[in-house]
Parts: sequence; structure tokens; C-alpha cells
Amino acid sequence: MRNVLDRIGDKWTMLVLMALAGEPRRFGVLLRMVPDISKRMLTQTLRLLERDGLVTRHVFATTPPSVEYRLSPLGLSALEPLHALAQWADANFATIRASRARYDDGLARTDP
Amino acid sequence: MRNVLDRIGDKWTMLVLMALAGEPRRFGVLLRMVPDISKRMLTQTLRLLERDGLVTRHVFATTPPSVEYRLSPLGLSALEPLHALAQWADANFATIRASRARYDDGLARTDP
DNA sequence: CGGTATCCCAGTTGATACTG
DNA sequence: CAGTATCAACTGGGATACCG
Repeated sequence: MRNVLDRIGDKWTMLVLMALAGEPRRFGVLLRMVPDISKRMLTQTLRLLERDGLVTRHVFATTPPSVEYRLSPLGLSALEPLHALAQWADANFATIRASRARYDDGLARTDP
Repeated sequence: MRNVLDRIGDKWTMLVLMALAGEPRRFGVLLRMVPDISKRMLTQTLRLLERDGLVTRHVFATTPPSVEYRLSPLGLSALEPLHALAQWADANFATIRASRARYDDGLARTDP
């Protein structure tokens, strides 16, 4: 189970999964959708998701070639708990930011 | 939001949070509960959770001193989506393992 | 007991360049 | 377009030692 959570919890997986929600996307589109991800990391993340069976890869023999990635049913099912988490994060973002500011301020005032 | 998700998605946070579910725990207990975590990492994780307001720290002036950590209401609320995710991981662990094996086997057979 | 301070290596990532 | 290859830089985190 650690293995599964580790994959989902890595820096890019969740973002990629969410970028694939709804529609299948092409490589280049994903690259533009996920902020700051590099080709290298996008490729790696997609391969790992494919390996885990969360994403499927479809190559179209056009020129230039286009490759589409889409969520498998398993990948789709993962989106539910992931959305719940994202919603939680979104709902409590401000609170957490405030808590951080208070904490950091507390350190700053007692130390210098 | 990335900042929030990054914290939750790191190697230890989720494990520590879940170890704190239900009861408050002392430092040493957490150290033993979370497999393979070091003092250094446990301390760091707890500080970050405290900073984010998910965990509160309570010092008891006994000898030797004891320190208890407990989930704040915010931390408690985080547990819900986290449990949903853990349940998903648990439910699909076998499927994913199988997918990985199939994928790795496919690579192994076509390459050597 | 519950930390903090250092050191340091291994693995991850970003940049860059090249290819089918 | 959709990758792969290579290499340097950065960083997480383990090991270890010491402190209140």
C-alpha cells in the first residue's frame, strides 16, 4: 500500500491525473496544462501511470505522430478520492496559509 | 494549493497523520509506530504539521519530560479524504500490482 | 525522553541536445 | 510531435553524535 500511495503522492502524478480528468489529452497539451513540468518528468510520470494501469496510451500514425493519453476505469476511480483531497486542500488553503504565517512570525519575533 | 498537497504527499506526513488518528501520541510512540522513520524526520514532519495547524504539541513537565502530539480539528478533518484515499489504495492494491507485473514482463520479453 | 546539529551520499530532477 | 540520452545540480534523509 505504501507503494501505491507513494506513486500518487509524488510531485507530478496527481496533477497529471487531474489534467486527464474528463478528456483524453495529447502529450503536448499535458505539457502545457501541468505547470512547470518538463518533458522528461511528464514522460516518466505517464509511463509509471501506464504501468500501474491508471492510464492508457494511444498512438495515432499521423504525420507528425500524435499520442493520446486517457484514464482507464481504474484511473477514473482514483479520481474520486483525489478530488476529495483536492477539495479539502482548496477549502483549507487559506487557513493553513494563515497558520504558517502565524507560526513563522512567532519564530521571527522571539529569536532576533 | 500545490503547497498543501505537496506537504500531504511527502514521504512521511500521511503516515504520521494516520498514526495520530484516534489518540494523541507521544514522540517515542510515534517513532515506533511509523515504520522506518528516523527521529530527524519525525521531528521535521511534526514541526511542519504543527506549522500548518494540523497538529498541536503539548509538553508535560514530568521527569523525564514527555511530549504529546494530537490532531487539531483541522488535522482531524484532513483525515477523512486521506482515509478515502487509503481505502482506494487498499482496494486496488492487488490490481495495480498485477498491472505492474504484466507491464514489466512485457518489457522483459521483447527486449533481451 | 525528546530533541538539535553535522556530515554526506544516493537518488531525483532540470537543462540541454539529439532522434524517429 | 513525442519522445530518449546524457550530465550536472540539488536535495532528502540516513547515520551519528551531542544536549536540556
